[in-house]
Amino acid sequence: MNGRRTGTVTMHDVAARAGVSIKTVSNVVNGYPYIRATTREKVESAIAELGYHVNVSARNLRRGRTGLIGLAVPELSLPYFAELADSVIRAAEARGVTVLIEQTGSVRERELEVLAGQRRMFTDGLIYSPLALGPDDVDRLAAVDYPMVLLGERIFGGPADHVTMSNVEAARAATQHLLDLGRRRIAVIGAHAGETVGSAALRLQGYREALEANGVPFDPALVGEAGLWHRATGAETMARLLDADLGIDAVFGLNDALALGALHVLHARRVDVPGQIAVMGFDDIDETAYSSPTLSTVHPGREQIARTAVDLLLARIDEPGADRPYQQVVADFSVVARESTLGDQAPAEPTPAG
Amino acid sequence: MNGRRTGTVTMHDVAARAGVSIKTVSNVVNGYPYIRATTREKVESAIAELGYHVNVSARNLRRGRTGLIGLAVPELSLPYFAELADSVIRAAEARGVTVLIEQTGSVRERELEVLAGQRRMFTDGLIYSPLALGPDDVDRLAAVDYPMVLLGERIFGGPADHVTMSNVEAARAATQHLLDLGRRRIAVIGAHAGETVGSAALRLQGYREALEANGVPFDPALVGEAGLWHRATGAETMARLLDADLGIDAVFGLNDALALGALHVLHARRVDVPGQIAVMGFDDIDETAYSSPTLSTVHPGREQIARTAVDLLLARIDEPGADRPYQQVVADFSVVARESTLGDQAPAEPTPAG
DNA sequence: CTGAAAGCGCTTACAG
DNA sequence: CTGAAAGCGCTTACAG
Repeated sequence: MNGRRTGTVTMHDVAARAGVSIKTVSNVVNGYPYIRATTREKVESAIAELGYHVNVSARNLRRGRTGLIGLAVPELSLPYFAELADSVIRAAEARGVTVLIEQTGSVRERELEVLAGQRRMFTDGLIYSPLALGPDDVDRLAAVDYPMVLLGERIFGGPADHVTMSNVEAARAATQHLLDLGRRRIAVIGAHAGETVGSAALRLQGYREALEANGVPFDPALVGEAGLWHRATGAETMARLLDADLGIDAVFGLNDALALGALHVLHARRVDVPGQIAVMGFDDIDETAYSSPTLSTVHPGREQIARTAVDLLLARIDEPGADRPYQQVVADFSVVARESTLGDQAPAEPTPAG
Repeated sequence: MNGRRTGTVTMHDVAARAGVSIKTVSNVVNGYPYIRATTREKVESAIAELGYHVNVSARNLRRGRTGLIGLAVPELSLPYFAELADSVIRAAEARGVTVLIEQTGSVRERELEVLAGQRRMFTDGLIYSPLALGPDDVDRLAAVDYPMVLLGERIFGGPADHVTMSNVEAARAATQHLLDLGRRRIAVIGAHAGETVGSAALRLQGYREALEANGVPFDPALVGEAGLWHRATGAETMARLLDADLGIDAVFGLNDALALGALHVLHARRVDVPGQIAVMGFDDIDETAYSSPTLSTVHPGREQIARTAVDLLLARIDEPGADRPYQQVVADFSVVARESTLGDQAPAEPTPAG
């Protein structure tokens, strides 16, 4: 490719210049170890003099590889996915592969298109974060015959490697953090009624487990539904809960956007955070360290998820035929306590770079 | 590529099955018009029966194209760039090309690497948004011999197509909006002392032009420096300005993150927005429609920028040799007035999807 | 440690 | 409207 632009310097030109065969040039370019030092130098000088670059299309054609992996996410406009993409790109870079991002908009039809789409012909495999698919779509996933790693927990036991957050445990720990501060009337924002798979159901389960372990009764009135996990819905739900006058002393937003929306409403109503109501989020997006007050949240191991997903995918790509069992990896998490739960006792944040 | 996975169905197989030559298969696959309907049908059935997919690497090798374009941005973690990437991906999709994102972290060295990097061998061209490069780097850009479109205004008159926001005029309009509301002590957050290129300098210029046009004296004390355009720096600068007791009745954040940081400080100090101080941002990132109060800002024509950049780049790619003059396109903008300047009179936001 | 040669799967003048 | 054939630039057994 791109030969027109660079003047079509090929391995043959380099070989001629260096006085060797193209095989030797190929060996040098690909770091094959057993080459006489003088030969290597000759080749490297020729490469430098001619400004040679390997032609990636030709290499790919020969190797049956592209060196590209796909990443399908709902939207880059959602901070969590923008940051996840950031992490995946970095992890892939460290392993010498490049990432192609596809946006599905959380639309089921588009999420399915990704599986059949032509774009997968560009890539050796796919890291796939569906939000609209459900257990019913397992068959479609089973029909996929190329390397794939699933992110998230919508389709468990599916025929693919799987990397997920520790949703139940992390939510339990987040709730425990609030309980440890003496809070007993802990509202939840972001529940999805009737859902059994997915982050909402799992995080709510963790919340309930923590209450139970501490002998705090579960009050359904404290559970705020919110379909979309955006700031706006977080704000609406928070307002609704406050209006209901439930004696709330803490709020657990099932993601950071919801918690940030709640925070804004609390600010607007002059409710002291955390004095009157402590607030907890989930995801640890960058913004949480900069909000006022800074938001306590769960760090879900985003970098680890990204790294693990890339590694699993590359392993599949490297052994296309292998009958390796499908792996399920759960990332480590940690509770990040900031001002929205600890108040002035919160540890000072590191100054942002610069 | 990927032949192992799909069972290596090639054009030859399709041709044999359909009883035609591979040239004919190629013609059908590529939509060449003059093919007898019956022939086309035979070929299409054969393709369907065999599950044939064109091998992209082979096609690219032959065509000297990859169908991929690069997009180099500072970081996807910064909402403006995440949303820009979103728009570029959509615009490229509409034109049948795929986007490869590179992150430079605003580090000059990495921004230069993008120009020489091996990754450009994957792509037919580059949409490039440098933040750390300056006029001194024009020579490096001139040496680039592949299709490129620059975003932003760090390097004017450089040897490349250029798409930019209407920084001066848009900042003037934003300031005028505040002046029209009767504000006279308008602080600025995000100035870069000594800078002559770049968004900070241009937006500050627009601010000054608006003041002058309205006979309002320019007061350097109202200009708040903020190197990084993040929430945190916006908050710090806002606090500093308030502490100086300057009689401020409005704040113009040179981007939304700065304005949002300022908003948080104003909230915390119980300053009524916009009653006491009106706040204006720049960029119209999604978050501004959801903050409380919602943030008035400048819509900089992000979709238009994305579309124009993709179009200019594809035009260059299509005519590698053409001596077409370098184009400079300035996007349309609009002032989006929301609660942070209009208060309760702000038009209701459309309900977020869902 | 290196060479000569086949072939990856396409597209495209060149004929007809 | 279609076919036979060259060749895009590489990698890799196969020899030596």
